[in-house]
Amino acid sequence: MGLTKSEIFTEEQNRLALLFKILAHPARIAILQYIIGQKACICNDLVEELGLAQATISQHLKELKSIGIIQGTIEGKSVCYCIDENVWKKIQADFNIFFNQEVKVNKCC
Amino acid sequence: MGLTKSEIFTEEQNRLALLFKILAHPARIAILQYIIGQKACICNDLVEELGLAQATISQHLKELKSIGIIQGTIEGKSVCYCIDENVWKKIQADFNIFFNQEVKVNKCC
DNA sequence: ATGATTTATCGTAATATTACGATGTTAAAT
DNA sequence: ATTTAACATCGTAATATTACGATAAATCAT
Repeated sequence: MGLTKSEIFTEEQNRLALLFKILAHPARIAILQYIIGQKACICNDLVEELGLAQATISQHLKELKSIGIIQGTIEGKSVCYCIDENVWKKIQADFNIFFNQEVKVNKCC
Repeated sequence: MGLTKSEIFTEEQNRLALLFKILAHPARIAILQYIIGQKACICNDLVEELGLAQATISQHLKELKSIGIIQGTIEGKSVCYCIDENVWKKIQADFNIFFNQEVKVNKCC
């Protein structure tokens, strides 16, 4: 028990759920908003900005990178993170495809 | 440790993360798609359709209800579930507001 | 070379999630 | 009044997530 039964769902359902899961944490939302707001690729500032430990921020960045929504570029001794515009748009498009499935017919309620 | 530090984030960030979290499970995606696909408010069928235990489905339905995206109406001895059109649209709008923040300027990457 | 800075990774404690059997609860059917 | 059907809830085992200190790795400054 306790293990999500991915094998009984479609690839699409698993993929969409995974995208939602990566975004399902306020720190990761905050990280994305901060990167966007700075119009630049900040990195260590996030630790000071958010008040979470460096290890924690690094872990969140790793998860965001795992779906490609951000990219990290090494610049000297620091790493510059930025949004991957294409992935960002693709995720938005996928969410909208899901939400546009909606039909206006309800047999009850 | 292990507890999300909600107090250090904005209400908006916490709310958005919560919405993503509720949708971050393939069973809940599948439930929503099934309800939409049937253009009706099914209930116990989900147990047979998805192959998860009745208690498990009931728990997922409870979570979906918690953000109002579905509604349950008692009809005799069964409960008919359907999408709440307004909440559905509101969530889609909130996601799009988030995704439309994107700026095209990247100082690195 | 040494020390400082920045980030990643490891290990782990605290907490949350997922799944399900067992057990209630309610309403229709007999 | 029983029985049956459909759900919800409780309790709990298995697993996942979150957070952080400690430590490693890489690079810059001295």
